[in-house]
Amino acid sequence: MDDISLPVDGSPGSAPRTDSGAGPRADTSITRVFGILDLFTPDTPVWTADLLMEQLGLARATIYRYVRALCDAGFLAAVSGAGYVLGPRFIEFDRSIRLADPLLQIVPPVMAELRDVVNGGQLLCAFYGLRVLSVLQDKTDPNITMSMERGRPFSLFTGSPSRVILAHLPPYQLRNLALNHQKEIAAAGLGEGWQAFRDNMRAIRRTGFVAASDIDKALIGISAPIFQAPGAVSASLCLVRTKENAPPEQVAFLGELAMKAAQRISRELQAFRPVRADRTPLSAPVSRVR
Amino acid sequence: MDDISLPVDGSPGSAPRTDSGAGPRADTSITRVFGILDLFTPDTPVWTADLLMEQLGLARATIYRYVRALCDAGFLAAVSGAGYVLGPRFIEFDRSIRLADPLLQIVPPVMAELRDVVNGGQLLCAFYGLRVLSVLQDKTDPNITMSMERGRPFSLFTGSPSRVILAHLPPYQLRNLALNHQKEIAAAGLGEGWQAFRDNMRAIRRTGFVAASDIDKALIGISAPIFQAPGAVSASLCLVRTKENAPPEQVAFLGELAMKAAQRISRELQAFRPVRADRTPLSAPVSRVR
DNA sequence: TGAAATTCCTCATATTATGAGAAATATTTG
DNA sequence: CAAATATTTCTCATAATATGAGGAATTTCA
Repeated sequence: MDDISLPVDGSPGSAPRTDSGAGPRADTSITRVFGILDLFTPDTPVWTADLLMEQLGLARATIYRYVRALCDAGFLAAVSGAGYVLGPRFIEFDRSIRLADPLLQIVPPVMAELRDVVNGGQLLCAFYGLRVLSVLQDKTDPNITMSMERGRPFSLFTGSPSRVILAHLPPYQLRNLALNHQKEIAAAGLGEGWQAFRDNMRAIRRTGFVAASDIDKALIGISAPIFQAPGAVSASLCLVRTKENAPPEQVAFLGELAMKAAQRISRELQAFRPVRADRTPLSAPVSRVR
Repeated sequence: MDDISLPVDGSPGSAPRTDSGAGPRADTSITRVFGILDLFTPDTPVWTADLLMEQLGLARATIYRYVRALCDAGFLAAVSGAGYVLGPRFIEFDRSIRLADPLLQIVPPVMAELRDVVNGGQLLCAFYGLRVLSVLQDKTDPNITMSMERGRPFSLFTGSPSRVILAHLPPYQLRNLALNHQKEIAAAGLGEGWQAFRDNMRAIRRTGFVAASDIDKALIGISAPIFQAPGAVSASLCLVRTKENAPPEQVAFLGELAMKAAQRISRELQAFRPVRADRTPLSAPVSRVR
């Protein structure tokens, strides 16, 4: 449960796949257009039409058609002379998501209350299908959680925030994951095969929280699940301390603390807006694993 | 110069058009896929396949093909039962943009220094083609700049941050704008026709800053231009105060303050990474107006 | 575990995306 | 401000592939 895994920072790579047995996706024009965006990374934030032609092996006219569509939609922006960069739409959509997310209204005051007791850092992570994302961080110790700011992605199988979410997924989703991601699950030390995996997850549910050091080995994260509806995990609260500052009894204490706070957040979340009768979740709904 | 304009918050609407004389864009499959994303607003954050079919008038299979492509790319995420929400990719891309933006490393300490003197709020706005976006805010007075957080869009013609950028665009870009956006320019009180517009912009450049109250009438914003390269505006720094707290001589003082700070930021920005010899801007480049 | 919903697949047809080169703009320089 | 250069868009014939309908396979929830 305390294995060694690389901190997955899968920004540039290709899109997350459903991987539900089938092979790679078809190569449609939409796929190709999205593929262009994948090229724009912090390391190579500017691309010219010529570079894109070369990189993607497409005709000039095609590249310009794609780039134009992306610019019109605000996903790219043209820059002086030649070249394109990621456009304003991403910044706007992130704001739109923040505005619609009740967790970002509920959690900050809770984090503020816990701040002194935790004496480290706090993280709010949201569940998005096959990955988990940091969506809010509260820093006390400036040495801690440097790279955990909003948008930092985590594998669904690595790190305490992910694992505690994983453990509380519905049984059939767990089964699908066990089938389709056997290797990753084994590599993360979560069990070889469905039986072991299921038992490990059950053990986590019994405990109610997860403590792990598998992202940053100098730190320990203690995470509890947040439920958008009874039985439906959608996020987790993670308390962070330096490992040397967290002896076993402190870990147990922080676990209780995280669980209490997460339960409170869950209650407020479920009361935030009355769930509509017709089963359509209104906000911050639970992502499915495909 | 102190006219009445609505605070433009154009998030949900359609994509920004180049509008360079031509009519509306072609209706390609890529356009339609992007159109789906436009439906996901803070007011209607969850859409089911059936609702999308009804709204867009497309066949079931087509909707599912589109939705799948968007989910695979992380732009949508499936939620419990049925329904889709905006996906994690927007949050990740915003982070990616933040990581690559030297302004976000340079400006915070400058804002911290100014904080006490300004005694109000501060805004860093970035230029993206036809629009300007808040990308960083520093709040002192909690009553001020409530809705100016990162991602808040502004029209290129409204508000002091936009106008001071506008005024410093290259001459041919100003001319294009005067041709293609005559009505908006007139409506914003920036002049009827090219001559008047050009003169107004020249006057702003002479002054070096813009003071205006056209976004929130209770506030006054005082903005100075930030240059990514000599002669190439890419952003603006805006100092905000309540109007009653800003008599004329204070406005002049804040104008000087904003200009000095913006010049300092520009210097640091241009020194941040040596501009490459081949004219390809490396980071935070200047958007073109199309 | 079984019933009800959601999602995906198959296939024939019609639509439209593609590439090459020329024309039109935009941008920089004198 | 005008000429020179680089960038972007357009046109059109052809090949490719997106679309819709219904049935099959999943997923979801009781």
